[in-house]
Amino acid sequence: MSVRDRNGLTEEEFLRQYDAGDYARPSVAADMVIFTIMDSERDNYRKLPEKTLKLLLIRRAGHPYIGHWALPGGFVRPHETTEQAARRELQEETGLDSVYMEQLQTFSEPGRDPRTWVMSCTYMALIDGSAVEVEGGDDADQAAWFEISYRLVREQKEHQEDGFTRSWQYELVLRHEETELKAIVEKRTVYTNSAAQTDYILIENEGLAFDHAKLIACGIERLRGKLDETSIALHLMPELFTLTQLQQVYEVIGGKELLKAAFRRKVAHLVVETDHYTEPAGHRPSRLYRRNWENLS
Amino acid sequence: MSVRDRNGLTEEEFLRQYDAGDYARPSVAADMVIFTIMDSERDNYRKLPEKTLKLLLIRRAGHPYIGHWALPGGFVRPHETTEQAARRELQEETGLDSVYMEQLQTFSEPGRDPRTWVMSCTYMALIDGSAVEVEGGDDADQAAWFEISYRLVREQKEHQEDGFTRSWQYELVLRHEETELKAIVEKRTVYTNSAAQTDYILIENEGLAFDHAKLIACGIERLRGKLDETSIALHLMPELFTLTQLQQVYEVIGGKELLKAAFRRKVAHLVVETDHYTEPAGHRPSRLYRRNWENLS
DNA sequence: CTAATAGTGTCTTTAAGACACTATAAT
DNA sequence: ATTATAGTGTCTTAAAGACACTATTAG
Repeated sequence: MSVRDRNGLTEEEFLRQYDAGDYARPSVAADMVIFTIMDSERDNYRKLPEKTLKLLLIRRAGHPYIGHWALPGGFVRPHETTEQAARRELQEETGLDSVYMEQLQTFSEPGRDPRTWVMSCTYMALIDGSAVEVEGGDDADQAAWFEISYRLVREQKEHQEDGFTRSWQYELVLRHEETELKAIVEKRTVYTNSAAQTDYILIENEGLAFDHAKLIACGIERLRGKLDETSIALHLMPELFTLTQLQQVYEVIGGKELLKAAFRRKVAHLVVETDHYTEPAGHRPSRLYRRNWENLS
Repeated sequence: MSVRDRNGLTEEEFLRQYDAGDYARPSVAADMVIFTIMDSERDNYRKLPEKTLKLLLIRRAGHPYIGHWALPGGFVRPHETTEQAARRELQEETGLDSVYMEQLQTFSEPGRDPRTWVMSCTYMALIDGSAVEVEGGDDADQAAWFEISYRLVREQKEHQEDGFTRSWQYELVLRHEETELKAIVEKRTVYTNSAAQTDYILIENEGLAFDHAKLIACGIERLRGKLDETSIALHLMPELFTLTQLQQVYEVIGGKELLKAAFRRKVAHLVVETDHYTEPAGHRPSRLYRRNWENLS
């Protein structure tokens, strides 16, 4: 193309003389909200283990937020996408490569990192519980799977002259052995005229680094939001699973109990039955299923 | 906090000596996919005008992609969020301030901008057709509303040894007066084991700058995806509207005709009736409604 | 009257909720 | 028999689809 601009330059000439300039640029990090499902210990040999939703966190060994727990993540390097940076981080932290991953949101609040201007392009990853390796090996940054509790603790509506504000406060509690991290995250939507704008605000924060409680809340809400409409939960399942296990996963994410018969009708098209069964254990063995790739969304 | 790191520094000391360093950093732009609904010309005085979905584009006056059409956008400045940058851009381009806006995705393909390393944090904005001002005033960058056509033209499934790939090719056509822009965007999901990864790929591109066809496709899909599950379409409506107009908006976004009775049942809780009616025009006048803020999502 | 849009009534179809029932295993 | 889980049958309820019908205006 040889179109010339108002300075008489062709595109090629323009690019050759182009100076990236002295404009300040942010660092961009790719942070990962990594979920998995694990079994709780069972007290009774014939009872099924309960499922819990877990999140991978890394204990920070250096400033800032030394000793606090943070999402795995790292800076995006030149010549790679945020996606690649996220996958690199995932690989380093979990040893896993082929997992389900999707972009959540980019967080850009100027003061969110005390060091410098850092934006976080956040990804959610889902890994199947059976594939999860143990706690992170290198002593520098200790990794651990935290049990998640996330529940609505306050709902509010405030009237302004030109509209109103709705807010929902959620309590996020993360537990691992003796450690308990706690945060209150508010999701606030301001309605004015035809406009609406939703923000996450950090109300309280104990033990989590940066604004990571917000990113985690964002991940949980995305996971919950997609639970019923898509087949996203299937990515948390191992190769072979029972329908009861799948139902437990839906229940622990959605936060409510489901009816067995209705659940089975609903997921029927997402799974294919196999001829395998669970080992008998004091009750009728259960048929094992696998994902039905044809119908995943 | 006076915890010291392995170099014996407190957080305060660490931050004082912290050097942002020589790591390369990307520029981050906030680009806007701005939709509105407009009426087409009506040929018959008693027929209702049809609705069309439109997108705001700016004609580039300088390199690169001189003469091509691009999404409104600009670089994010220090001490502002990407959101604020997007709103600033929206205000400059449309004069509007309070509109519905939500973050779409961040695009970070290294070569997407030939000048330098630029990521695009993309936002979608919805503005009500009656609020839309004319074509952009300043001669430097000409702005125009393009009529959108977006349709599936090919669906494919490819089998690999360790899984398979599903792809959907969409044809995006944007029209404004004599100008017609055309692109083929492929949405590709690769399934391997329990993993799935979705990407947008630009197959063909005529007249659109950068990778903006991908960002536009992303916006259209978000809008379509939220159409049925949320009340997002209400943000495209003026203060007062008829249920037929609302139905037309749903139809033009969703790309399929709806049944009147069922539609009215479905949106009943999203609107409140008023005592106003449309001006009679050769047929029964229609009751006007407004948004029901109580039930918006 | 016709053409056009507005608005409602109701029967059918489909999906979800509720809940009872049968089946299988180990002790 | 008891405990515990697996799996199905079926009635009820709610929502969506289909389509016909009535209502209102201008010419």
